[in-house]
Amino acid sequence: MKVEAKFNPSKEEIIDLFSKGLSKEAIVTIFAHCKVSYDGRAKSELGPGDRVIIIKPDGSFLIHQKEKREPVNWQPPGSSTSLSVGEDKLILKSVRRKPKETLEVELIDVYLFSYFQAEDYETLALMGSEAEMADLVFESPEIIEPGFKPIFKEKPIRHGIVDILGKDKNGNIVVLEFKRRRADLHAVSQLKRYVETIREEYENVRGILVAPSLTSGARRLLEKEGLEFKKLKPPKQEKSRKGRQKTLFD
Amino acid sequence: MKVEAKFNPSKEEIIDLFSKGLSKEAIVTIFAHCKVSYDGRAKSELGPGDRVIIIKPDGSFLIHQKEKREPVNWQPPGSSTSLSVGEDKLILKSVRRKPKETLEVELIDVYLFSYFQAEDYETLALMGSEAEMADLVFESPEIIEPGFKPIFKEKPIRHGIVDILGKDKNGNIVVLEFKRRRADLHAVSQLKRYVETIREEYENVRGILVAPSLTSGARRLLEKEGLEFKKLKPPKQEKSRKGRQKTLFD
DNA sequence: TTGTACATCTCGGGT
DNA sequence: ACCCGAGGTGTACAA
Repeated sequence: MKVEAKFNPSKEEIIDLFSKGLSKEAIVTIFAHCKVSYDGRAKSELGPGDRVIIIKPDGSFLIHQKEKREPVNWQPPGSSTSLSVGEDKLILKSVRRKPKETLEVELIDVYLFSYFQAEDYETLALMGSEAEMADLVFESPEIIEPGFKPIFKEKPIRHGIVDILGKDKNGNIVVLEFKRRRADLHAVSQLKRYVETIREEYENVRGILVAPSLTSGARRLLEKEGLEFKKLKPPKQEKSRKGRQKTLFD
Repeated sequence: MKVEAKFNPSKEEIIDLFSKGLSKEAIVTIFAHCKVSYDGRAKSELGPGDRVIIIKPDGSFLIHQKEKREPVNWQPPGSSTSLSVGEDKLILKSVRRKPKETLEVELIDVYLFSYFQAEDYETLALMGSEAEMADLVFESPEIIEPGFKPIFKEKPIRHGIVDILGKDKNGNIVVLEFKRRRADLHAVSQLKRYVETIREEYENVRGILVAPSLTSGARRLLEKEGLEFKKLKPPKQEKSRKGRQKTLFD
């Protein structure tokens, strides 16, 4: 049986199902009325209410309210979950070491307790990332401008990592910063930091922000700083081979 | 009944439970063997495997594999979910308008179909945010240095929004940028952008990065730029009244 | 709607 | 372990 579930389980049944779910490396899902406390990087309290609780075999712990994409409370992979039975209280506790974080869920009323031994060998294939934009330009540099020659990809410099470093047809050094979506002030600051770093050692350095569009503020700052913009949308196609090639000469 | 669930439901039972769950504004949870396709801001494919699918009454749609805190695929609040029955196929479809995004889940095998009419009137009370650091400094400016006077909070300037703008005991303008966790290169670039913007109009402008610590690279860049660092941890305490006060004179 | 920045961001890659 | 930056980021808030 991949799935086991119990409506309105007794305390003993909860303990049994939790222990079985954990040992079988199943995803444990609980519909419950509960209270939640968290303390770690921050601290939070959540009063009583109905929530969906999910505990994954990798230690991930999610508490979902009935709205929003984000869990209201959580614990990341690697955390350790335990169920402690007090006087008349059932408490789910998830602890993470480094940083030390604790999540405590008081189960006031459990409507459904279930576990699911999920078998899954597939990973997501995603198209349209920033890395694919950079790969595209590395293979077809004329997309940026005639005569552009990319030299380094993901090149570490003193204050950061440049997406693509190359030269234009006049021998100027060119710094490219890619954004898969509309570029904002942050993106311009990032490009500016790279350009200023390269200018510490070289002259004639150009900076080009490559993105599908710009926010109004990004355009203002880009122009003030003498940086450039090249419109390019991320390609939604299966990526070709070699993602690891960092220079033309690998 | 808050919860209804069915093991290995028939096609008809799935249609019935889905429709009931939707109309009751319940959280629908499905344990299933499925395939997933997404197209929108990016594009993705996920081959067959066992996953937990959650559909919330606000339109949020989550597909969780057995690992990681993040859903492998999702749709944000406001999306519309429908179940379409094909020849021998059951397809869950979630559509978002603006940006146009489509998520399709082919339900190959359903192990458990459930819904949960969750009642929840509580919202999270969280302590230790960046905003609380700024509130603390606004109320107790001497934390930064003797004689510091905050003037504006969340002040929009030409290229961004400054956390706190104030003056020191010598009449210099001071820009404060807060980070609730270890500050990195990005944080320094942000502060630098604000300081340079203010310097377009004023002289004697100082910039102070206020955070619990700095990355090595952040410290290098901060020193090179002549910016300052003030160590401060976010307070984990109930916030007092007035969070909306933006200047001393409101 | 757009712009701006935070987040207990998470996650992956590199050193 | 730390550093750095992407993300279909999501989320809140203001203009």
